[in-house]
Amino acid sequence: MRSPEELTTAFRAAGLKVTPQRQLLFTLMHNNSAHPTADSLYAVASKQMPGISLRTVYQTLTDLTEMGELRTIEVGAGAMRFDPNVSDHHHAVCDVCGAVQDVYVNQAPELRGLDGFAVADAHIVYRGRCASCSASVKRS
Amino acid sequence: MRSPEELTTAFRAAGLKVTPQRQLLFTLMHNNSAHPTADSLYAVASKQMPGISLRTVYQTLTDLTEMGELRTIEVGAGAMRFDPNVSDHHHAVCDVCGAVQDVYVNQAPELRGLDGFAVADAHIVYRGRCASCSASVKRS
DNA sequence: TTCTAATTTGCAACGATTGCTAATTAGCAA
DNA sequence: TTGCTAATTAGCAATCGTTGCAAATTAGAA
Ligand SMILES: [Mn+2]
Ligand SMILES: [Mn+2]
Ligand SMILES: [Zn+2]
Ligand SMILES: [Zn+2]
Repeated sequence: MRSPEELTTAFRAAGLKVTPQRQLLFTLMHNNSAHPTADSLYAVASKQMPGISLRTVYQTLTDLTEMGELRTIEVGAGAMRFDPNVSDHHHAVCDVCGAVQDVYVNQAPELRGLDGFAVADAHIVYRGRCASCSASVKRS
Repeated sequence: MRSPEELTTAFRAAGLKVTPQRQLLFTLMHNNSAHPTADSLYAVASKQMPGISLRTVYQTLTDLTEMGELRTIEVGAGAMRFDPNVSDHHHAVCDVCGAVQDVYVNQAPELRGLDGFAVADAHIVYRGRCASCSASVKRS
């Protein structure tokens, strides 16, 4: 996702308005590696802008996704997550704390059973324990 | 997933009753490679047993999953799918018709960015066009 | 056949998301 | 600077998939 400044220009160029709500969300998502849900982002945004609506958070995240600035990821159960990192990558979800981190694969694996299926996209979700949760287990 | 006969024995051994509803669902899921949702299974079950409730379908699928006879899979959006194939495998989802087919990977890919994350499980969802939908495109 | 714990059913409630609309406002033009 | 208006916001209802709950039913043991 581009910087808040670049997005401001891009929005205006597309005939969209740059509102205080949108500016706040631009800055909250820029370089955000937490893979937040709409609701968790709303919680953070509400602290800085009391009264912002969850509906607006959803709307802006959808707009940014349609513009290709964000990608959405589903990690099994729970709400949709939004990712400003639109490069080709995968995700690891901690079963203990729920944290989501980026994972890159070096070479695509060899497949069996494809049987004529034309693959356009692949997304891997790894599950396990993140580094800090693994450390907690050793300590206890 | 085991055969309806074996499941009958297993259920009784676990102190669970074998009802007509459960027997029907055992046979509908046995060797079922369609990866049905609860709702699509309910539609099929209703034809053979009018009056069966969606709630019972959910309940029985949950029971079978907890017993390890089924696994659940999430393929991005839409409802949960149930799979009697509990072997280690992945899925390809057709973006045109929604069909889900099994995919096996020969060797796990090399990962970057894991950074201490202890992987317990991986699930790959491929998206694209299934063989028959690819054929339709060529024809048109 | 009787008894009772397990099951089924229907419906309410839930969490995540989207549709709708009245009120507000960004940004352009005068 | 002011006025105009299309875009946006906020609030709330509605939707979808799923689960909680409780009354009625029933499998299967005694
Ligand atoms: Mn990511
Ligand atoms: Mn499968
Ligand atoms: Zn963790
Ligand atoms: Zn298809």
